[in-house]
Amino acid sequence: MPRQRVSNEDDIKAYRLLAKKLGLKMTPQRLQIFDALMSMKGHPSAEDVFEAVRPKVPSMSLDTVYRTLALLEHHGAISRVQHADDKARYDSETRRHCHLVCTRCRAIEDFYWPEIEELQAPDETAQWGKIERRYLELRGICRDCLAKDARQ
Amino acid sequence: MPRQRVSNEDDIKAYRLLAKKLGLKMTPQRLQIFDALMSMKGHPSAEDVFEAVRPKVPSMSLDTVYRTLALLEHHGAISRVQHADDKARYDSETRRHCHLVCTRCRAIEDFYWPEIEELQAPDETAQWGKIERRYLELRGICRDCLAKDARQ
DNA sequence: ATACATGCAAAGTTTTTGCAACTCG
DNA sequence: CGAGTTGCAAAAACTTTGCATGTAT
Repeated sequence: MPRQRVSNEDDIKAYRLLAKKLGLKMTPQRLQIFDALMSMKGHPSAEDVFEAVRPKVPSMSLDTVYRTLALLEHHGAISRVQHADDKARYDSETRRHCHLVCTRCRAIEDFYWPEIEELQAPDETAQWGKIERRYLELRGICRDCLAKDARQ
Repeated sequence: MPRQRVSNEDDIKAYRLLAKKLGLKMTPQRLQIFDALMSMKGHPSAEDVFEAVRPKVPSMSLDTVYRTLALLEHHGAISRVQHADDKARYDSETRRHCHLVCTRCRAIEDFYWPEIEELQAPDETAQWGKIERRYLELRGICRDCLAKDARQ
């Protein structure tokens, strides 16, 4: 996954906009972290982002990645996904969506299932407190892992 | 939460049965851990279980709790829940259910929503691999935390 | 200029592991 | 008796933090 990428000009522009809107400073580190997040489709971990960005900003340190991810998450620009005992992973998709999670290789894939948002929740849940969002995961074994099994 | 409890005879019997079925040994440590899990309603962490059991088995060590929880989870007798960067929590409810999760105090409550299992998933998900189960969470702020906010 | 960001190293948290002694069946 | 379990201590894995220095606005 840590293959060399070319910065996407659109990502840079998008970060410029975001930074202005939220009052964040523009540093080469943040720029590259943001760009990496947007172009890595597979819900990268902090380490993944670090490896992807390192060639671009050799001085980059892992804790800057952690701090930047926390900052972006805090501002709602990305979200954090945690599955079982795995490390935290980050998701740059801000639209409502669900996840397909492979319990074998831990791959996470997005999909959209609007009916989930529409379905009326059981009455008892209204008494619980203030519900802010729904989160749904389908767990199983992904195509690739199934293929690996078959080969053996 | 680590209040003194009396062992529940039914839990002891239930563990005896489970142990026989799965071929697990019966030790005072496991007995008490199992009993604590069954009687603590609020999805306890390893540490919570440890604190609950310590008065009963003073020699108990935290790693035995971790090993026993892993063992029970491996045999499907309990399940592990992880939320955000919180420590792992354990759930002794084996029927299909969903969770209400308070993002403030991290409380986890069970509820039942059978329609979730019946709803047909988008076609694309069938191509992904072999889906084994659905997991749904409603996230928000629980009654208690809302009340605390109002008081301040 | 100055408030904020960075890199480094060190600490923190939760969970896992190796090992010798012990215990259940 | 013998396989499996326990307690201890140490290690591992991931993430956070303090601090001096550097940088964006």
